[in-house]
Formats: sequence, C-alpha cells, structure tokens
Amino acid sequence: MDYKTLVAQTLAEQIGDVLSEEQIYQLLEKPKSSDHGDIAFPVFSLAKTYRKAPQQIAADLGEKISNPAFEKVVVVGPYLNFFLNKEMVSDEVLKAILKEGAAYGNQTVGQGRNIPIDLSSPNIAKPISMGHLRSTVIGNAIANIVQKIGYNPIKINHLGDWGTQFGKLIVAYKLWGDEEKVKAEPIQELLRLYVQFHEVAEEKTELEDEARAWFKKLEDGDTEATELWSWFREESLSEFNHIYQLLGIEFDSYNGEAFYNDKMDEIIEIMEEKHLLQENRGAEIVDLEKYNLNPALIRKSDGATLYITRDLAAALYRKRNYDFAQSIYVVGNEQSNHFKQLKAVLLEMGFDWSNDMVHTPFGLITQGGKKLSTRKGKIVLLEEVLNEATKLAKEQISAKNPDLADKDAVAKDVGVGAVVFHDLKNDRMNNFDFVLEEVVRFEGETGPYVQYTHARSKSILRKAGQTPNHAASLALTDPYSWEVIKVLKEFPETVMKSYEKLEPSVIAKHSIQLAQYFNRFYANVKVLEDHPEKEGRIALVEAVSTVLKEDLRLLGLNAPNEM
RNA sequence: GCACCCAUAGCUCAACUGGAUAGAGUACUUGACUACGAAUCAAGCGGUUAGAGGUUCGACUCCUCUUGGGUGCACCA
Repeated sequence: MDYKTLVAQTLAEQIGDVLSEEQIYQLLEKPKSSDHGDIAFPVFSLAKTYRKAPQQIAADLGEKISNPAFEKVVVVGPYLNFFLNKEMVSDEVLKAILKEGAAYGNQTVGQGRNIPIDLSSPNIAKPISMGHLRSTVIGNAIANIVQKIGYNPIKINHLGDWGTQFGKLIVAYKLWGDEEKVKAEPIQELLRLYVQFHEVAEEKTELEDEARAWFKKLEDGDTEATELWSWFREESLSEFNHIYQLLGIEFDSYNGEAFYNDKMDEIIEIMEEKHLLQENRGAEIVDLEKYNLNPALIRKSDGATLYITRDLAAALYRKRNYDFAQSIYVVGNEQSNHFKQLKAVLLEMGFDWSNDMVHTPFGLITQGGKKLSTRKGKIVLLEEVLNEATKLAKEQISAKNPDLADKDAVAKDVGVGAVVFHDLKNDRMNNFDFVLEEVVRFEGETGPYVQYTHARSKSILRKAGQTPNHAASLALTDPYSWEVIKVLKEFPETVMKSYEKLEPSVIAKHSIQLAQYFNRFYANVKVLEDHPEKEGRIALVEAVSTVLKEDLRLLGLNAPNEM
C-alpha cells in the first residue's frame, strides 16, 4: 500500500474541488524531522481560493480527517502532519520484504528492453588509473540499477585500442623499446615509452608527424604496424582483467574502437549522401553552427579518421544490434562537448534515436588539485590502491576478528568495497581530490560501515536460531524500529530515483541511512530477549540484512556474513 | 575570448527538485563494552548557504550580475 496515495485520496475527499488528487500528491512531502510525522501537507496553495489564513485552513481540515491507517493527524501552523499507523505499516513492510527477499524493489518498467552501457573503456598500453575507476564503478552500478527495474543492460567496454596514440607507441618502441622488457612488465614498459615519446617530442616535433604516419599505416593494414598493435593489445588486456576480477565486474562486449575500423565507410557515405561534409583546410568536417557547437572533424587532412567517426559507427552499430531503449555513455564530463557533437551529427544524418543517447558524465579526480595526466606519467594506479586497501582491511581483521575464517576473501571484499563505495557515495558530478587515507577509510559513512552493519545483523540472526514466522504479527511500535521501517519502505522508490537520475549515490545514501537507523535500533533494543514483539524484531533484522545486501549489490559491493 | 560544471560547518558532503528549527560524516572534547560484534552508539562544539540584486505567502534551490575554482574549445581520445 502506498500511503502517500492514501493521504492524497483522503485529502481529495475534502478539497477535491480546488486541487485534484494528483496535484495534492505532488504537494505532499516527507518532513525533515520525524517530530512532524511521516507525511506532511502544506496548505499554502489553498489560501488564495479559500481566502483564509493557511493556519486556519489547516486547523479546519485537520478536524475532518480520520482513517485507521493514520495514528493521528496533527496540525502545526500551516501544515497537516500525518502520523502513520506503526503496527499496520511495519507488519506490512516486513512481510513484503520477507516474502520477496532480494527481489524486493524489483520493477518491470523496463519491459526487458536493451540498454547498452559504455563504461570503463581504458586505453590499451596505458595502466588503469583512478580516473577509469569512476567510469567502471558508476557504469557497473547503473547497469545493476537498470536491471533491477526490468531493463536488460549490456556492458560494453569500449576499449581505446585505436588511434594516433598507437602511432606514437610504435615510434617510441622502434626507437627505444625492448621486447623482453615489454613481456616482463607490459603496461609499465609501454607507459614508459609513451611518456618518453612526449618528453622527446617536445623538442623534436617531427616525431609527431612520424607517429601520425605510423597510425595511417596501421589503418591501411601495414603488416609490421598490425603485428605490434595486436601484441600491445593482448598484453594489456590480460593485465586489465586482473583488476576487473578484483572489482568483480564482467563485460558483455569488448568491442573497442578498432572493431569499428571497417564500419566507418558507411558512415561517411551516409554523410556524403546528405551533403553534410565540407572541406576545410584539407580536412572534412560537419558544420554544427545551428547547434551552437564547433564543427565536427570527421576526417583528417591525411585521410585518417578520428574518435568521433568511430563513435558514430559505434552508435549506429549499437542501434542496429541492440535496438536500444536508451544508450548510456559513462564518460568524464570533460568530454561533454564531444557527445553533444556526436548526437548533433547523428540528428543531421536523420537518426532521431540520437535523442535516446545519454551522456552520463562525472567529475574529475585530481591529486594535489592537479589533473592526472597519462602523458606526463602523473597517475594513481588503481591496482596499487586496491591492494593497499585490501592490506589495510586485513590488518583490521587481524586486530578485531582474528579467528575469522577466509580472512583474505573478506579483506578483499572490505578493502575493495571501501574504494568503490567512496567513489559512489557522492553526486557523480563532484570532483574529488585523491587522498589515499580518505579513500580507504573504514569508519563513518563508508562501505565497510554498511558491510559491518550487515554482518552484525547476520550475527543476530545466527544467534536467534529461528527464522521469522511469516504468519505471526510483525507489528512494531517502538520509535527505533519505526525509523528503520520507514527507510526499508523507501527502498523501491529509491531505486527508481537512482534510475531517473542515473545516480548510484542515491542508493549509497540509502544504505548509509538504513545502517545508521539500524545501529541506533541495535544499541537501544534487545532483539533476543523475551518480549511480545520479539517475532517482529527478528523479522526487522532479517529485512535489514536483506535490503542492505541488495543496496550493496546494486553498488557492486559484496556483503560478507562475518568480517 | 566563447561554452559547460562547481561554490553550503575547519575538512568531505546532504537537503525529498520552491516549504517547518539547513542535516550527516570527519576532526576536536567527553561518556558507554562481565552487553545481540565498540569497524558501533550517545553528548558537546561547529552556519550571514561565496557576494549583490530580483521573482513570491516562502529561496540553499528559480532568474540576472559580480567574485573565485575546474574542464573543454578541429587534425589526441
């Protein structure tokens, strides 16, 4: 039962002549303080019609309303505060969660339609940095959320395995490279070559031209170039998989930029048919003046293609292959112009599904306030961060729970969980400065805090030695339970909200709030002692453990039973 | 110069999309383990929501301007 609807209905019986039920529903709000009840109706919008003071209107209205679902209705100034019937609501919410289990909050609005999600997308021959972590974990969480409401997510790792950078790498490798070194430590060595290239190219600018020439050879199928390319790619991928394993993330496709190499001719043909291409300084562009955007550079003066050309081919391929309801790109905010151009060009080409493409941007990770740059070798390696976090988690376990079985697995769940949760708990647009001690924190509003709370709930359930009786009354009346019940009840709408905003932090905030209220309950209510509401209390613990675990799962974190 | 993002407690962030006394965490001070797990809980401290106007019953939220920070701006991705 949706109590907000019930309140709207009840109010509509009284003031339906002025406001429709839907309008009333929109005005209803959740009070900031629970002293003000569970659902509030501010009456200001009635003041003009009734030509009375809001306070008076609220007072008159308050007298006329009564319903067994409301414990009481209290008038405070211009507000009508509804207090829900705790017994009724708690019994209902707990039974629903016990019955549905992890499926609690599932929706069917997606109707099984496809949503490809472009995420992670690291560049071959470069290490995965903290910057890629954002795209990876945000994209993964969005995939889980989208799935929860009934869509079919398709996680695409759009590898950066093509482009002028390979020309640079080939030039650098031929000048200074060593096969043995690359085999021993592929990413480190390739990165060293890449950085060295940029250092030397500062002086010897002709290297840039050489790099462009080599990329052109690669695009034209030159044997030597292709062999080096595929070797670099292979070595890099096996190292990436290491990290994805740590994060517990799998992809449905690794079709990167190279995959679209033979699919760009069609794009250019369509643009020629529509007379979209213009020549400018030897290059071919699409003018986007009417969108108030810079022109899109489709083909360079040497005939080689660019990023956007491949993205156009990829967009079309995804539409044909997946017939998507939406196509989501989890890519940094600094590329927002690129996606505006991409969508504009597709519109110009006559593809109205361009409007279903969504760029989901996120803020920048800096260090010491400065942007991290691969070219200058200034990066924070994700694997090192994850390993460090796991090490610290293990120390914590050894100190607090030395008898725990399977310490290494739990340390990984908790350490990696801390890093992932830290990345997801705030609005994705926020920038953050990387400080290791901040990222691997275990106390306060952190992943480990939520995991710990979950482990505590499991511990009670083990000691209770009984599963809640679904038939019994699960009514609870104390204020500590009530706060927990309300957050449990909000879970389905929280999932919807996080989808509408494509914002995993909404889920993260829910998990923190649930953990906080549960810990307060824990400190004040003894679940296992004899009490008329014991059955309901055990049910509440079970429901909390179910929903916390589901919150964490959506974010991509494991919830160990002990830690 | 043009475009986009951002500005809230010392620090990191919330605020139901225009509503009540702007809330959490952290740091600091203090209290609670013979107790269902102290990675916890409780209390205290901490605010001219960057600044100035405007819109209205009502603004952290919407509009304009100013200041300060970030990111882009065609042959990288």
